[in-house]
Amino acid sequence: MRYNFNQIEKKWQEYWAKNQTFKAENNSDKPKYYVLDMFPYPSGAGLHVGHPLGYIASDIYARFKRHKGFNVLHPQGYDSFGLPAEQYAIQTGQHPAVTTEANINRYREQLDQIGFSFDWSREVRTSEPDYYKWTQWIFIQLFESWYDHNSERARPISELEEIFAAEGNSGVNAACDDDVEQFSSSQWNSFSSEEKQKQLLKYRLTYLAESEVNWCHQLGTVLANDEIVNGVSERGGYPVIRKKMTQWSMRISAYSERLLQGLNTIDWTESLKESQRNWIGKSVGASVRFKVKGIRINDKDAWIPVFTTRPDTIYGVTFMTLAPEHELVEKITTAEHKDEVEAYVEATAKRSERERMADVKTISGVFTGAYAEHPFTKEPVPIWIGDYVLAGYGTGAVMAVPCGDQRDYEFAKHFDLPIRNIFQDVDISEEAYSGKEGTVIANSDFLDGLEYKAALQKAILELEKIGQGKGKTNYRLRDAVFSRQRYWGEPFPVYYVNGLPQMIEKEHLPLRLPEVEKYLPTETGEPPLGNATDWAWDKEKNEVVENSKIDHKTVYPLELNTMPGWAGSSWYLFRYMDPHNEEQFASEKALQYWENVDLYIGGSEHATGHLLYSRFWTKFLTDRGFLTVEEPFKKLINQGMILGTSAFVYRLEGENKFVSKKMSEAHNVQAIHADVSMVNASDELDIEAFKKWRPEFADAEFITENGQYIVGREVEKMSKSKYNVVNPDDICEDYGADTLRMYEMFLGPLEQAKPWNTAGITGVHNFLKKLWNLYHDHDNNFEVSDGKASVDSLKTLHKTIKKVTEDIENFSFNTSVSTFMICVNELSVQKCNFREVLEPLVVLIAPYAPHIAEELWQKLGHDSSVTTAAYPVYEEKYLIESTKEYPISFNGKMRFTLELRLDMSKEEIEKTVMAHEKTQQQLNGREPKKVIIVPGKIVNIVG
RNA sequence: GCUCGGAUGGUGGAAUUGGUAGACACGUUGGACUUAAAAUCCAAUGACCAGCAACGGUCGUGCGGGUUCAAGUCCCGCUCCGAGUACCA
Repeated sequence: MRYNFNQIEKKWQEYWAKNQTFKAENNSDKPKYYVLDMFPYPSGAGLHVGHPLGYIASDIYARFKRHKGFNVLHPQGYDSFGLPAEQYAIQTGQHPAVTTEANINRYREQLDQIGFSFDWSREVRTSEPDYYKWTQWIFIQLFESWYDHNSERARPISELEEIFAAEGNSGVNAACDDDVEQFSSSQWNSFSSEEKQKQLLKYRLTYLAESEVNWCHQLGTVLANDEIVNGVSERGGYPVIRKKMTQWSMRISAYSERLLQGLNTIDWTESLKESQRNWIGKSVGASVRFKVKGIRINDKDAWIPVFTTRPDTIYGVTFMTLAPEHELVEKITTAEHKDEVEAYVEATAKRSERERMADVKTISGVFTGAYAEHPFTKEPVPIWIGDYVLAGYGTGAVMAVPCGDQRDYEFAKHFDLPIRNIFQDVDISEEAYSGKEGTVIANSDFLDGLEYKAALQKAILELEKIGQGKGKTNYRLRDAVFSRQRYWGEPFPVYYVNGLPQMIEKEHLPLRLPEVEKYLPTETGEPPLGNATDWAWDKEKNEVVENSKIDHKTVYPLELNTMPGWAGSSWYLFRYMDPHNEEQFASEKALQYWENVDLYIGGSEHATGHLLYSRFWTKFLTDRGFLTVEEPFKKLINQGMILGTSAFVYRLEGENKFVSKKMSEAHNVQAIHADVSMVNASDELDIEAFKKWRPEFADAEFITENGQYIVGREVEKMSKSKYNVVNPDDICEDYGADTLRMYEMFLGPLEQAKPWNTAGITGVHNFLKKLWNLYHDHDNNFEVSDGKASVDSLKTLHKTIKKVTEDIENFSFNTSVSTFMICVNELSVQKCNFREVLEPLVVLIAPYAPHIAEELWQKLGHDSSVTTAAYPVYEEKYLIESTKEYPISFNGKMRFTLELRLDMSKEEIEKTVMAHEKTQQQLNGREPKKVIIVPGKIVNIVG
């Protein structure tokens, strides 16, 4: 073998590991550059070819930056808490830590094979106590903070206590629960310690609140939407209902405006920013409260608060709709409607939120029998409940204006409720009218004749006068539920005294995850940590002790929930800066040097989850003085998903007989996924392998076409359950990591989703062989000449430098692979073996194919790694052209080309072109109406 | 449903600011080398029409319109596919 990639790659991977080639320094004179991949979850299926796509791209960029003289931080680690390991533990009884460790080792092996330039000395794992110690510490900081809207930042809770003690809470403009009651300083000072704690909990950035969850009674646990299929649990197929539970929440909504504004300061794609903007969902309007007629709760009038973006349409209100789970529903429903309402509420609890949002076709709802009072006309407004109103959305109630909102319109039509037209000269007999600009309000008393904007202002003013509303900005962004009823997550550093949460002090962290017998919820429906026998906190000894010692005097119960997957991943980028620090999550010095991530690469599926939460935590930590940056990720690129090409076999309904693809349409068949490894490139199934694959197929019969069983193909997400996973190991073995790296880039634009297909891999492999041959003679002896390269070769080189540099900067790696191919093809034809050209070429290709580059670099006589070799500089002088092949078009259609000097004037060009024999032939005697000449580009003759 | 993407030969894709559509690869076909095969190299390859050949012609970037001397690219209206949709990570 001339190009012995297996040997070369092994050699250099060992060299890099031994010499710690990619270790980043926290002390350096070089400018810093931080390149990060989104945190991988080490799944049991190992790495498939989709995972490395982004890693290869970021690795190319990291290596490029090293050539450009930067001190590059390019770390890797594992987001190692998570549901799949826990599921596996439930099924097999194996400790999630054991399977996680095994998965990580497998990941590492696979990653090492591909030749990434990670600084492994900085590896972190979220499930390690020395890591989650700091996740717990951040949680405590959030608990010890409140958000001050006057200064727009988080402040220590102790400062809030001082304010309360001095002046009560009336002057405080804080992000807090809706139900805070006003108290004076003297009232505060007279509160018991417990009462004070209860009040403070309403202000803390992490707090306990009732929130809605998907509860599965049979499994005794809360389920992710992901775990629910067609309204029942994926595991077992049990019913799932919406239920309220007390949970830890994160007051991310306090940061809505800053999360929105911050988007303007970062270099992310516009589409991703737009997703976040929509997720945050800022809308400006008014809050309005409607009095419920004849209902008093605790001797006070009952009110329904609503948020509307169109207070100008207040006179169009003809009914109200509450979410079925709205707290008032029970209290206002009249005896007459009780049964109907209860049945509806129960039915709604069975539907998922997503289902309710997606389903706009079925209109349902029931009347409560209660009426609200219109704030101005004082007319009765019937109160309905309907599942199109979501409890967690705004106030969970809407003032329905059927003439102006299509959903309200359809609801009104369906239930025969009145529709009152309040728009001048607008026909609403067919549908609602939601236009704003130019709309004139009518039938609305004091708003009559006013245009939209003026009416809006006037309506808010009048609502304020009667104390039933005010201008308000609303955000769709909801506080994030932070509790999980799981085992395999960070324990909360929390114990309870009289039901009130207390934080464990920093010096006693980490609070380690306890051992449990089984990973399922307890028989009484408590989370898995409820199975632990040693899960109580001794406040005096400051240690975890047996549950039996709980006396509520010095020993207290610990929190049984764990933190969600996004806890550890919201701040990991900072831990990489100083991963072994035992005193701080990272030193000030390291944080100041590395600041934040310069380039972040990962999938767009994180657009509104991880990427919003980590922005939130970063802002919070900065507010509290622990960080100096407002944003975690300066530039972000989304890599597209690599899809799998699934294979299907067709089983005749009710038989163990399979028909080939062609016959499948004529029969009643069931399509079954077959493992893609049993199918060749011509879609032919290896029948013997298939029979052995699963016992149920051992006796299967096959009806073939021309002796072959042909499978059906379909492009789907690459997944273990679809048997379409292709892993990179075989490719590294057969073609080498450099080929894999370049091939994955060659597949297409980084950001685009694309199906995996190894068909073209030989093209890339051949290219590397040709590259190798440039540096070697027929007998594979290294041979590079020190002579003078031809003008053509220098032109080829500099053209390549220019294009490849531009491509890297634009993250257009697929086109740079093509450029390298063209370059090597040209140099091969030119028979160029001059050092002057071949040495810069090695550096140019090193980020893409680092192993072959190192080998050739060494052969060129260098005794250190190519990693920090200076990047070649493009010189324009080699590319100056004096002529251009002009396309000559007639009526926009290119007919022929003509080589012309580039320094010709428009007139000269026209003269030459018109005089040309082919032009006359094309015109065939016609006189052109117009001749368009764009010098250096095109000539178009019209007429 | 809502939000954000995408659609170009047999296949993956290229086309910088509206200026030669299909670069570069794969595949296919033919040829060279070889006893043969593999490997390697050379040539052709969007579809259709015409022709002995040379020179050509028509259509063509998901669909329907529009703007322009010129549209894959810009505008309007659709179709289909993918991602996210708040407890998968």
